[in-house]
Amino acid sequence: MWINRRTDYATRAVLALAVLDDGQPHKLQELAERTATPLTVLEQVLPQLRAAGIVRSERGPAGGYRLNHAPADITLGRVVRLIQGPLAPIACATRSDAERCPMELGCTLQATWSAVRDATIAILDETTFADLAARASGRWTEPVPVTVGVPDGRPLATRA
Amino acid sequence: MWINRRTDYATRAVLALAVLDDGQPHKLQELAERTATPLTVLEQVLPQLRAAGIVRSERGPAGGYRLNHAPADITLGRVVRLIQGPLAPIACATRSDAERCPMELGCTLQATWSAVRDATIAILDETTFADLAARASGRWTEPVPVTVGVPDGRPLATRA
DNA sequence: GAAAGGTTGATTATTTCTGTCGAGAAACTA
DNA sequence: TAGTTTCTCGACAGAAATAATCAACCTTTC
Repeated sequence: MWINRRTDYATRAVLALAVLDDGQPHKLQELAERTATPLTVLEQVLPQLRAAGIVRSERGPAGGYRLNHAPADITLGRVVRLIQGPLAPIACATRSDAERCPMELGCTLQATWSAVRDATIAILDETTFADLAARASGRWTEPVPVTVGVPDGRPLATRA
Repeated sequence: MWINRRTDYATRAVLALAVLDDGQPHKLQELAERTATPLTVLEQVLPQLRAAGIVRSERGPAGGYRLNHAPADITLGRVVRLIQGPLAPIACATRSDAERCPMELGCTLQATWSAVRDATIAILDETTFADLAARASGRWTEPVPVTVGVPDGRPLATRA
């Protein structure tokens, strides 16, 4: 239970933008509704995604947000790391800046925490929003199998 | 960074008991020193481990704690779950009581969160304190290599 | 009965999480 | 130009989780 709410919202918002990946910008209001997120939270999160170059924004009427790259070029790991921070389960197992374990004579738990970290990273960094959007556009209502296949497709058709 | 301090302390304490697995009870004081944990915190955590049947205690002089099972029968996952709760990264991906995703038409992110959960569980539930103690008793002073597998060679993570 | 050591529950300070608000800046429209 | 729409930015407040400590109590041994 370590993915926080903001990260959840952020990933949903990007997913929504990936599913709606037409050339059009989409308003915060619309994203808030589609992702069941408080508007005021998206007002904080989207600028963060923008600063990281994941989305692009336009102001004024007919403004809104759109993805700044092809969905296939945006990994889930990137978004999670952005909002949440390092993916290691514990400070002594981050890839950089690993904190030294203060336990007597060093701690062998670290290897296991690192294995968890690596497994997590492997999944999150190989899952792109193209994958996610492809699964979503089929039947949003059905539970989705865990396969990570990338259909030839590119931007998905707009589904109002 | 989701393993909290108490879980860290608890796993270290159990590891210490596994390494010192003679027939003798070990005092909180000793465990606190070996694991670099505040004594007052162990005073809270060890009773919790005891209530779960992981360790056993004896009172009075010459009292202390010892493991209640063979180290090979205690998995890391069990201890982590006990102190930390479910291993799923997000509420909508717990194995039981999964929370319904409020996103429009359901959410395909859930499959990925579940994959992370499964990979985590696979590692944590297959790592026993016998494995950890074996690594520890070899060379405590050296940093431990980050292998994605357990000493006895069983395959671990779901992803290659 | 005294000392050592585990047991229990209350308590406090700190940090993180989550969501809200208000004032402002850019872009379009009339 | 005036006004509307939409994104932008920073401050803030309540709630919850963390982390650590303390005091008082029970058990066992000597």
